[in-house]
Amino acid sequence: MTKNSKVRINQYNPSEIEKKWPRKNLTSRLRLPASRSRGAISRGKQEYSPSLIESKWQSIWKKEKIYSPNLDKAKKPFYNLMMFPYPSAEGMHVGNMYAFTGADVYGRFQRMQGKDVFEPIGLDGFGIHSENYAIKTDKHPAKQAEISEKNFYRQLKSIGNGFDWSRTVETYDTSYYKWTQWLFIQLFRAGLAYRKKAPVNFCPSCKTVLADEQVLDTRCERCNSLVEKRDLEQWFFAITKYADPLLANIDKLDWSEKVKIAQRQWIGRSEGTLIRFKIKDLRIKNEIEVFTTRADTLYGATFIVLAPEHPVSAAIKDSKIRAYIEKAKEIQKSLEKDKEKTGVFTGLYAINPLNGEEIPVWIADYALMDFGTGALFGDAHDERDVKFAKKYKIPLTPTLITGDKEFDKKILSLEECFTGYGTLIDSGPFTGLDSKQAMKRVAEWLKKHNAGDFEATYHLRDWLISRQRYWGPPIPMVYCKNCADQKLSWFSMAEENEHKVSSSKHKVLSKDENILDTKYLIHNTDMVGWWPVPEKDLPVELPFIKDYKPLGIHSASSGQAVKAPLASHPEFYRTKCPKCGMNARRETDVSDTFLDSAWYFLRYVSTEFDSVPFDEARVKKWLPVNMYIGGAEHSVLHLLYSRFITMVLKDLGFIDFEEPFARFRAHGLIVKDGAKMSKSRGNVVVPDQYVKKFGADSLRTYLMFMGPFSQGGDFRDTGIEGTHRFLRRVWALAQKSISNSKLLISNEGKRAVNKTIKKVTEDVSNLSYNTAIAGLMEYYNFLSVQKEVSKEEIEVFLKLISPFAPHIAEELWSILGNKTSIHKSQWPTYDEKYLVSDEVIIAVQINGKLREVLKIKNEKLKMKNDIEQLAKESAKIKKYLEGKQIKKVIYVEGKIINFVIV
RNA sequence: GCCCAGGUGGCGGAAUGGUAUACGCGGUAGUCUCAAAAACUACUAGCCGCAAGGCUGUGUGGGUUCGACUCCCUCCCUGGGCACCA
Repeated sequence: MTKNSKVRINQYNPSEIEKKWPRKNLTSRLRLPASRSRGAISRGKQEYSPSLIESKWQSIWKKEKIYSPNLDKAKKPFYNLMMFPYPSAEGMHVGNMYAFTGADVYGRFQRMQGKDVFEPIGLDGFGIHSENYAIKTDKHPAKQAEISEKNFYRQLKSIGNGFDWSRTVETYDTSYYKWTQWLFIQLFRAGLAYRKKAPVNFCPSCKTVLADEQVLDTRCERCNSLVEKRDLEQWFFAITKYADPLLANIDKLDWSEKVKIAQRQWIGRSEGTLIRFKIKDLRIKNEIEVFTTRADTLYGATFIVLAPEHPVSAAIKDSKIRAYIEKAKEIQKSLEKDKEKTGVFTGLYAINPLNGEEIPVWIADYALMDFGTGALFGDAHDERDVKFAKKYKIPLTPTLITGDKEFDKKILSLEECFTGYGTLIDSGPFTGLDSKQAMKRVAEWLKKHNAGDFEATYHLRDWLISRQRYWGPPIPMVYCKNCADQKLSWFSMAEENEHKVSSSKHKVLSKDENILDTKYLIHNTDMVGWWPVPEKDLPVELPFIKDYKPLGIHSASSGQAVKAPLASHPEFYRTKCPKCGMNARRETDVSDTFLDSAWYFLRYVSTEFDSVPFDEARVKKWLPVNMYIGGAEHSVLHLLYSRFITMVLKDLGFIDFEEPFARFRAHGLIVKDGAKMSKSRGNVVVPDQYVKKFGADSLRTYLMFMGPFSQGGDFRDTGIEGTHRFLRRVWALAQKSISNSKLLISNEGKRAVNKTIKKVTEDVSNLSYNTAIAGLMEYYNFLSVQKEVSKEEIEVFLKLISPFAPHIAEELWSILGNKTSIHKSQWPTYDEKYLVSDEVIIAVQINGKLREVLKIKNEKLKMKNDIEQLAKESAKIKKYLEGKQIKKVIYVEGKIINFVIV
């Protein structure tokens, strides 16, 4: 190669190239018929110009629809999905691009394995995050959505992913949220959507209630404000009904382990015993139910503690106690956890069913209504109980010892509070048992005497679904006062309703098998007066209103309520009752964003269908999703809600699978200078400038090379320069090989190429993209020192790199004379027989320390004696062995020989 | 407090119990150039040594093993999840 051509190949100057190949020129070229436009844009030229080839190939791919599989005819469907983005912020940052690229690499790999890969994209554009952003930019959310959509789709296109752009889904589109509303109605009918008044999380800044999952350490996940506990009537989804199947299925999922652990923890099943304590005072008939995980300490229970909201607490009339209850509720609302616990004696006594002892019933602020039964028994083996008992001079009886005499002395004198498992003492017939046996025996005893049973309780709460905001799907329910006065409800009309919908193909639960449980409907037993909007009237369109901003809490005579923006619009909420035809009122709350995203994967395969939410045949063919990639921050939000909705749809007979995502992998987080990217830190990296300067291929390759995909990495400008240099070298190398079509691959070359295919194939399968790229770099280094590189070698190389750098691979592939896309080509395979080298390197160790490296012909490998002899002949080794006695020789074939000497 | 993940050169990171630091970044020197940039070549864990070579090294301290970044135990630190959970 001449000096001049060398310079020309390596020089990369975008502005120069732009001058040479102005945009106008490019577009005119693109109007050429596909057959002619395929081929090098820089025919005869040798510069690598990302901006030219990337936009060129993106157009051709779109025109040739290589990423739009025929959803009905595909033979090997592979649904490759990444979590769709919130288009709320200023645009996509490299973190988003990282996730999408990682998923896309996998999709491209599968496509080259012969799969019909469906990789859709859309926008999760309804909801608080988008609305908050709109408020910030002082634009109407609908207007802002338009702007964001355009910007996001432009950015997403620029990174060259294999998205099927013919099937986008935007959650704020009427044709989509019509079916989100439909979904709500299905849940309502199944008794899984209900209203109740409950202490809920209220964000004073977002001016709406939030689900438990959206509260992080007492703060709003969106705006970080401290949330407040408020008693409000809200819509809930009874996800707790599915706690057990949601938990059980986790074991069967091929998901990132840490996400599975997080879900198990969030569902938080704890097994224990439910104990019924009779109350001595006959005027109150109630029993008190107590849940415990430590039934072994029941014999030593010396008091009962009720939560301030407990029904028995509520029944107490004494004014002093009432005053305490109100105060305690306030304290609990403040969510302060470290405050000293307070309590008050109710004057009531309960009877310990195990030993018949009368024990006092207290109310205290450390008992929580939303865990277990809202009541607990106090004993000497719980630190909070002991602290409380000491403060109020309640006696304590230790019933567990450890066998360590010194320590037991302290336990018995109440100097130490022992909370572990031990041996029971002073426990009547249970004395002498160990804790685990005792828990079982006690529960059995209680069951036999009708005073309790084994029971599980959960951390999971029902999903609070209503939001007092504007930018979401209006909840498709109508409240009719006339019907309410007559105590009419959808459920009281269940028979009639069942008849009405029996012609539709899904199963409707009869009244008896209704999942609805009165436990959830304490305050509003039959949901009287509430009717779903008839399906034919969907969608309930979100009207365009100017005063869309949240209003927050207002007090009415009936108590506190949060007013939704739509509640100021009679033209929206005034309607006729679908049941009796009288004047009625629409629900003015909208549903949670997470409902929008809990079923979108079903819609992608059905975008052209208007009369159904999702097409049965398509869903059958494409779902569950084969590979789902997204952020670990959705471990217990989106991923749990999607699983729940999918299970419900299965139970209602709409689909025939329970789990939406067969395989899920969480990607890592991209940080900048060691810190999480955030606007406040000012270290958000926007991909556009890098795409412009280095090209999407360089950025993609860099992002995937930075570190393990599951762990994320630290973004640095100098790093991307490295991968850009690499691609330029690849470009130059390919030019070198164009004319070498007849060259045969050497033996050494065969070994290298087979080794590389093996490594890249395995690594990409495992999403170990960083090491796959390292393998490709090594292979490049090997090829670049060869005198000549064959066309075959470079073609394999291009195929292997094509998932990471799809444009340059396609361009060079085309320059090499290929007429069809590299992305539709067959992934290379390797042959084990070429992996064996005829020369092997053996490390020689003395007592485990490396002393010499031997090169040995392969055929000698199997013979330990030969190797040992060879090693002993080495001058270096001789020196070490001289005068020493060899105790042992360890030989690992093809790797190591170790002399153990005295 | 409980549950995960992790701690390796100047930096990002590689290593089925078998040659620790692959690959890349950065750095140093050189080639090319009037010069610079780019590109290319060589070196680049630390210490001692002109060299040959040797010693020390994967957060800490111990253990198992012929051999440990890898397995077991102790402790320390970082990141994440959960937490007034009875």
